[in-house]
Amino acid sequence: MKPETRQQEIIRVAAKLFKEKGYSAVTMRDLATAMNIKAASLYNHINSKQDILESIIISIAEQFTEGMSSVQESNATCIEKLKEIIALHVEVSSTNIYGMAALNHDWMHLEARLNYYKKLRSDYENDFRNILIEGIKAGEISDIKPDVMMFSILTTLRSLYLWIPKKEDVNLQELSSNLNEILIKGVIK
Amino acid sequence: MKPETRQQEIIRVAAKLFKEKGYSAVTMRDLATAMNIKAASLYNHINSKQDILESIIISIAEQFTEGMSSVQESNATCIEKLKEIIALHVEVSSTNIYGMAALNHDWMHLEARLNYYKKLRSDYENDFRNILIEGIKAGEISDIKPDVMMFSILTTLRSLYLWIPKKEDVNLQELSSNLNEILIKGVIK
DNA sequence: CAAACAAACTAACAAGTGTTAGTTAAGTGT
DNA sequence: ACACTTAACTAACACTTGTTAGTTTGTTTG
Repeated sequence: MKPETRQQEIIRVAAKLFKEKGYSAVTMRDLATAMNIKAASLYNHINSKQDILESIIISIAEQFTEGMSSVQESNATCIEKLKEIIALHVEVSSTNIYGMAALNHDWMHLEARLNYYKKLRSDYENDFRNILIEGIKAGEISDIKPDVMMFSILTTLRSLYLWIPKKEDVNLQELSSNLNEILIKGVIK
Repeated sequence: MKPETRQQEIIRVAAKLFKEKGYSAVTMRDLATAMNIKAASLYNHINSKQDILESIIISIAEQFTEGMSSVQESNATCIEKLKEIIALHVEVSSTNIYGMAALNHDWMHLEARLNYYKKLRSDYENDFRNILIEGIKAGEISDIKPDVMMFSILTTLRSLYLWIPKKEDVNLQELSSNLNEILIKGVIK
């Protein structure tokens, strides 16, 4: 439990501001004010505004990539794999609510690492789709267009950050199992 | 079929730019360039950047409010009402893809009409939730937390704009019925 | 033809943008 | 006592922002 560095603190506060107003609408002076320092002082800790965005988005995207890898390695049924993916999203989203907002809203403002992010995302979606297709072949999953299924499930999961903070009383275990019910039962044959 | 006014044209092009980069990142000079005129010339047709955003978002929000009203007036079953809501979202989203993006991404940049927008949205959500609650009472719908169900369905529907344009071959009738399958079957008891 | 309108233009503004340079002051380890 | 690090500061930069004022030009209408 080593304490947060000043840099990590800035990135965390920036993510919070990005969630409220979006990357473009947050100025370095806004961020500095939130940190109780002057804008120029930020540059002792970070290289640029763009760097902050990269730190936030790329680290989360890589968490999802790693999570998907370990889902694929398991030789569970496709339905089980879907449940693992749901748990992955609940886990990552709940520990990084502000970051998820930045990822969803502001990925298009990435510059140098935009293509890298896009690749991670499309690989993730391909893996997801393949799980569904396998499930259809195996007769586990309804024979509906996999793209529509994936879209429906994935947009719900990607938007969890909008929702998790609202109700303090929702425990994550329960949320996960409710989502399993709602999302999976619509997919099981 | 009266032709589009210059003002409507500007608002339409603005919505497209807002979808790509977000309200804050689109400058009046960007918009002017896209219209092949100079930034100052825009002001012959519109009052302010903020006015453009209002036009886009409020008109869509009111379409949803009206749609929800007519769903409520019908005395169909709750499941039928849900299907009507799905059709409403497919209809509104497909005829106003760029506007839906602005609504989802940039509503927080509304100024004078922010509270009005928020009221429309929360009224809509309350009506939606009440349909689910009635359905649970009537035994039509699974007894899962209505908020989680609503969140899951509504985020999928709100994100349709991300998806509709991608596949030219998806016809809207078919999309609607696929969504009925996926979203409803997860809710029906 | 004259008046009115639509739609563009140039020039300019005050405020705000991300960022750099150079400096200061308070701890920390040797 | 010494140099090093951390973390703040002031001042300034070149550029971009939304917007206004005033003007010009072509088209429509009485």
